[in-house]
Amino acid sequence: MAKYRETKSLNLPDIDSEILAFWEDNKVFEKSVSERSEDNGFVFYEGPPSANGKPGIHHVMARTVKDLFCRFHTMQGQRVERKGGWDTHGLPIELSVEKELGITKEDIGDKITVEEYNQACRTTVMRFKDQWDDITRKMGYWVDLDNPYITFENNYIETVWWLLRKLYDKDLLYKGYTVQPYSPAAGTGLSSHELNLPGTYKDVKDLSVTAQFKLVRDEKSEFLYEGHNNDVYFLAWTTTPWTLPSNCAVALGANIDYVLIDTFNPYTHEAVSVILAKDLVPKYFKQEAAELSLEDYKAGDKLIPYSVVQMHKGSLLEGIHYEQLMPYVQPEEGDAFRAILGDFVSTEDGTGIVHTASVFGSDDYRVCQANNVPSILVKRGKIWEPLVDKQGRFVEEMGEFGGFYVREEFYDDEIRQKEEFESTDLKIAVKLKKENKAFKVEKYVHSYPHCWRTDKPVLYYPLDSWFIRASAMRERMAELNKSINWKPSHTGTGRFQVWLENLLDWNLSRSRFWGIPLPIWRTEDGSEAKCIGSIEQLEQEIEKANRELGLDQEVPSDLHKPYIDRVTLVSESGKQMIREADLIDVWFDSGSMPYAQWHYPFENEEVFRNNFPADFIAEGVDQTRGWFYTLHAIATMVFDSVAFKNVVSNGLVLDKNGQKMSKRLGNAIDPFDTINNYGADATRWYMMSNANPWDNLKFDLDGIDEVKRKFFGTLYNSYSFFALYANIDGFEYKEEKIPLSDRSEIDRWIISLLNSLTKDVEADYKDYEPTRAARKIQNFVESQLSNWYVRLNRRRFWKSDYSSDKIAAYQTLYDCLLVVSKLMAPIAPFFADWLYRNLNDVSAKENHISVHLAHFPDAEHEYIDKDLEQRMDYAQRISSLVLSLRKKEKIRVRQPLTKILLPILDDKFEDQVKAVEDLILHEVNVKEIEYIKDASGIIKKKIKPNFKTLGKRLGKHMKEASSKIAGFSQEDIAAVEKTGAYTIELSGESFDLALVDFEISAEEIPGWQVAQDGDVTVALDIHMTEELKAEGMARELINRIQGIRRDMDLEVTDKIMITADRHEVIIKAVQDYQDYIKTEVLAEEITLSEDFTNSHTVELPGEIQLNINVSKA
RNA sequence: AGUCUCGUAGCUCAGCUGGUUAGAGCACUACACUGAUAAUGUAGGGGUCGGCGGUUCAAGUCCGCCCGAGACUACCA
Repeated sequence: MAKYRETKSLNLPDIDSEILAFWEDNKVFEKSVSERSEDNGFVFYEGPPSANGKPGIHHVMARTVKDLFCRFHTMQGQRVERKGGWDTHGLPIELSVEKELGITKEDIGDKITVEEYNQACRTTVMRFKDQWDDITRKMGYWVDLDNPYITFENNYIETVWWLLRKLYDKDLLYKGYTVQPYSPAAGTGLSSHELNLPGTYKDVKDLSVTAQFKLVRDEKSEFLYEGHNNDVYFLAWTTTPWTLPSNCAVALGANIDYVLIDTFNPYTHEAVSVILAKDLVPKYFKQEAAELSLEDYKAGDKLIPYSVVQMHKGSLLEGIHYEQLMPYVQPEEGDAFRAILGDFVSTEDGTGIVHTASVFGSDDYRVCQANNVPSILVKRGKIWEPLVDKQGRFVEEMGEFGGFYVREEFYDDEIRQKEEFESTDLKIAVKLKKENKAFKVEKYVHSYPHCWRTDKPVLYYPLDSWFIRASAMRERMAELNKSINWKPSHTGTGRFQVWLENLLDWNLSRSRFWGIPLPIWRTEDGSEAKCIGSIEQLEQEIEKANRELGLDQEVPSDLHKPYIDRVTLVSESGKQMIREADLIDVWFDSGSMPYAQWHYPFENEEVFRNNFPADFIAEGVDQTRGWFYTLHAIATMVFDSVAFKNVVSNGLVLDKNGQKMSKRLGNAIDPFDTINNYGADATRWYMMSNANPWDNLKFDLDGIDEVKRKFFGTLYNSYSFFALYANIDGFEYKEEKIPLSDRSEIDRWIISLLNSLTKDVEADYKDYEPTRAARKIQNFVESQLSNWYVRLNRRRFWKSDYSSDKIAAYQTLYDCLLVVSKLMAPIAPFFADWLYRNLNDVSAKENHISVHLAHFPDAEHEYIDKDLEQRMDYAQRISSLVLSLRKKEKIRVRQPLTKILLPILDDKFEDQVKAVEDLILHEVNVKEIEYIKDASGIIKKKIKPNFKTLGKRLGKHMKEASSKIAGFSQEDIAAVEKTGAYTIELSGESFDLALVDFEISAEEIPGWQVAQDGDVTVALDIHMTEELKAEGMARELINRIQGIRRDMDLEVTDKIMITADRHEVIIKAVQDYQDYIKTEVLAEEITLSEDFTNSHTVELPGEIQLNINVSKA
């Protein structure tokens, strides 16, 4: 006979390894995919991790989310392929290689060849792959790592090239200037990542200049000359005076109020009229100076008088021209030196007018582009360059400033320390002062980014980059996003949507070594270009170039640098073309995975069609502008489609105090230790049940322990209990299913709850709400199944005969456990499978070797009986109330009592309680329930207004009504109940109220102590009789004898013989309840005697010592 | 700096479209149970629902401001 497995105790890590081996031996994962039909797919995309870093506990979190929905949909009968992937490019890899080799970027090409460097990257990329494989396996994350996509492989790169070519053909790829952080000292652009390294932002003391930009007097500006005879100037503030020669516009806020002020220049003392934001006037002028007369001013006066002449909105000043401040270099063509409007302008500091140098600020650049303001550039051969060269020096066109470093930090320390040293900023300030162009010059401390490698300040500098014209697809992206289901929704509707609506072009270029090369070749003058979209095309182009240029090249076997750089192509007009030196942003790599993972369109056309777009993806919120965006952008631009339909963005995993985990703080949790100690399931369950995945999780190992004890412990106990008795009785579920109608109330109740649970949990999983699902399952197991169903039904399982009632109990509990195993399987795959297999191996009712191959249960709606659920709720609450009354009266539960008094206010309540009466009586050890009908007149009632119905109708009269109703007498209440109507007078108005407008409950039964819980009120009859006392004593005896049995280590089925003292307190109990006691403790005989050798002494209530002897029969 | 999220018992979290003694689990205390026992039950203490103001007959729930935490974005004249 098959036996349900019984184990000594719950050991989750052991279950992990057992189930893991089982899955591997039986290829359960593979089967879970292959057994599902290809026409019914659920598409999941794996966001590739980089195996260059070690897996952390947050990866367990992210992957639990991914895994559970894939498992759920598998159980729903869908085919869920999970192709794994590895992200292999990018700066972190370069940095780790450099660290390892002890080199810097400058050494590349010098101490080490690009070839060697890239080889080192390639080998280091998978450094922690073993650890990743290990955590993947141990945490139970099912993903296909046998055929992963790898972003550095040629096939992958080819698809990326194909995508780029598509963009190129749609005119979405262009080369242009962008202003980026640039380190002249290191000679390289910096990524935002590099700029966010710790310590890069430092406080520096810079010279700030408020410059006077002299207006051009024409019809546009004429109104500003009314009421005074001065020249008019815009005042604009800068902390980087060296950018002033490159000024090409000033920016104003459309809704900011600007004033025109008559005053004097503090350095030249000339009379001037200046424009600045009204809010910032106090920063430049002293209040008391406003009183002074302008006429009385003498050069050198401390207080400079001023007078506000006009006030205008910024929008009115738009388009007004001014004279170039430092006319060294003029723009080639276009409309420069005018006031434009910018949304970034504030009145926080400065003048509310922003000096704009298009080439040295990204906001500046953007606003100038938008307003068609030309930049100040010089021509070098055929190339335009800014007034500062790549070393950080002014160009020679800058006259007396030519050759000067724009930031003093770029000079050698020796030079800087000399006394006569003057910074370039200072020299500029002095010049402006002399020319009546500076209104204020002062030192200013602010935080400024520095290059993390050289420690020198960064410049914002225009660099030639390739861009994706994402802004052109802005609206379409925003529109498509609306069809995506985001979890949580605010990430999608808020953060992501807003970001899309303000989308800028995507800077694709990276001047690095290890990444996908941009497949664009251009002629030297940039007039002709070719974008390569496939290896085949490259081959043809190479052949053509070989032919026309007389070369002997081949397609490189590796598409990376430096090999690809050696390829020269030929243009249509026969000119030589070389590859644009840049690599592409690694984010483009990962955003290409829906296509590149299948090497589409070069292979797997059909597979791709079936796997695009994804039904579901999940990553951390930090990917919103990362992977989520690049997937969305590429899909929109190339396929006019979303890339994913549902997305879960999970939050951070913090330590238990809410601190970020870091190696430095030593508070990082090791995922391997955690899983080894607590098991994967407890860890996964804890993560899913404790907080929504999108909320940050304060990770506390004690929490996992609690989950283990409370949830898994309880479930394990329930199973063990089942297994213990089912094995004794040989229950193998071979009998016909006992129809529900033949089962007891409590069986039907738990089955009803089970089906309600199934329905809810399925909906939660479908809705990507794992936390709700987990909490519901947990509540069912802990509060309903274990604490109520199993506890109340224990007797049915150990009663000796194998009756149909007993079989019903087994079937019921079995079904509950089996369904729970399925419901929990997505989150806790190991324990669920262990439980499922333990059950199914014996019953063989289902034809699956694993729960993960089984079908997610369908809720049987006809088994759901809400009335039944409600009456069991009554039973639980009434029992609880009775127990609390016993407690108050200090009467132990073993002491039987005669009756419970239960006020009945409506017939349905009575019927409901009657149906569960036996359960209650048994649970609280009372003989009967006396239903006290309303008519008896002994129930005292309480009445309250129904705020919900009345509030809307009565409005402000509600308070008055409330106090009036509270003052109702018992007669008033009775009248309301009888007639079902009441007319109430409130401040002279009268309202007709109906029965639904009141809430009536039983408050007390005079003469009895009552307990109340919401609408249920209970009283307990505690009168004692000799009969009851004897019965109570019988139970005490049974209890003590059971204890002795346990002490003697008897088997549950062993029979015994009992001898006890002929003590007066037990005589009646033993006489009257002899049979009862015998049955309960499996005694063949009970003898009372004065003379025997006792084996035990027990204590009975009343501090009575009783000698007793128990022996095996 | 901006945007978003969050702030409920010592801790982790519920609290539906506003409706009148604010809930659960853990922890703590006491008691009970003891054929699920390294389990279980019952009871109890503990909260100005971050602060202030507003809307409303009624606000933990809606609105505004402030404080605090976090994330993202930006780095600014």
